[in-house]
Amino acid sequence: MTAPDFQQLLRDVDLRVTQPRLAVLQAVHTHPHADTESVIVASRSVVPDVSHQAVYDSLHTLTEAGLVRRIKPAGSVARYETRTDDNHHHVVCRSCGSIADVDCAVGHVPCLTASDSHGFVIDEAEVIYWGLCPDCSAATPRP
Amino acid sequence: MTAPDFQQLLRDVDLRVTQPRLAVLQAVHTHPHADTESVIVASRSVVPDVSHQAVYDSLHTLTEAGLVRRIKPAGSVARYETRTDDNHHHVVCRSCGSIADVDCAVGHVPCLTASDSHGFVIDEAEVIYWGLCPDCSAATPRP
DNA sequence: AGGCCAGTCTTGACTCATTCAAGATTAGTG
DNA sequence: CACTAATCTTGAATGAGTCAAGACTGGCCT
Repeated sequence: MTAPDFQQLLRDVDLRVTQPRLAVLQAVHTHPHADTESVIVASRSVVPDVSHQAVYDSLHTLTEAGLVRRIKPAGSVARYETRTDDNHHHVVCRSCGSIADVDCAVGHVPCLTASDSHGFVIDEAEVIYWGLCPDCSAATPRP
Repeated sequence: MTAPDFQQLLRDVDLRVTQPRLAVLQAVHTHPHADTESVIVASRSVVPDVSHQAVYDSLHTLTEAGLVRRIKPAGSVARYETRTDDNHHHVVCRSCGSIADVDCAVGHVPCLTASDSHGFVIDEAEVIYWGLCPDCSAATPRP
C-alpha cells in the first residue's frame, strides 16, 4: 500500500483526497487495532500538525465509507483497522487489552440466523472472543 | 423474585447484604438491559437516597460476583441484566439502541473454537447482532 | 491558469459517563 | 454489645469524544 493507493481508495468512494485523510489511512493500515490516540500520533509523523479533531473526523468519515472498521470492545477505547469486508472477528485479551484477528471456524457468517430475532431486521453479527493473550496467559499460569 | 431471594443471592456469593445492593439487584431484575442512569432511578424508588456512586460500586461488585451481567454495545453506555450463565446474546437496534435477548441458532457456544486463536486462551465468545428493531424498521421502510 | 464554494480543517471550549478520594456509616463477627 | 473492615456519601476530577465558529483548500468550471 503506497500513497497513490490510498488516494485511489478515497476517490473510489467519492471522498476528497486530503492530507489528514491520507495520513490517517496510512496510520491505520500500518498500525492495525490502534486506538485513536495512537492514530493521531502516527498521523503526525506524516502530517506534523494535524489536529485531533481532523483525525476524529477522518476516522468517522472513513468508517462510514467502509475504508476502515471501528472496533470497540467493552472497557476499551475505540480502535480501528483497515481489514474490511471479510467477516473476520477479534480476540481481546482481558488482561492487557491486546487484540488479534481471527477467522471464524465456521466458514459462513456466524449465527447470523438467530433462533428468534424478536422482529429485528439483523444485518450484521459481531463476534468478540475474550481470553488471555499468550504473554498474559504465561504470566498467570493455572496453579 | 422477592427481597429475601435477592438477600440469599448475595449471601450465596459471600457479599454483604446492604440496602443499595438489594435495590440495585431488584432494579436490574425489573428493568433488563437498563443503563446505569435508569438503574439509579429505579434503585431510588426503593432506597430514595442511594448515591450514584453506591450504584456504580454495587453494579461492579455484582458483576464480578456474576449476579448481573454487563453489556456495552459500541456507541451505548453500559447496560445490565440478571440473566447470566445461559449463553444468550443480544440484538441491538442501530437506530434507537434498544436491546433484546436472543438465543443462538446453533445449540452450542457459537464459534468458540476459532480457527486460529493466535495462542490466545479463549474463555468466552460474545455475539452482538446489529440491525433495526421492529419499530425503527417500520419507520424507515425500504423504498 | 484562475477563481469559486462546499466540504474540510483548526482551535478551543464543552459534555457526561465513569472514576477517585476522604471521611462517615454499617453489616457481620466474637 | 462492641469492634473492624467493608461499604456508602459527598464532592471533585478524569478523559474520550463532541460541538461550534471561522479559516482553509480540494475539485470543478470557465
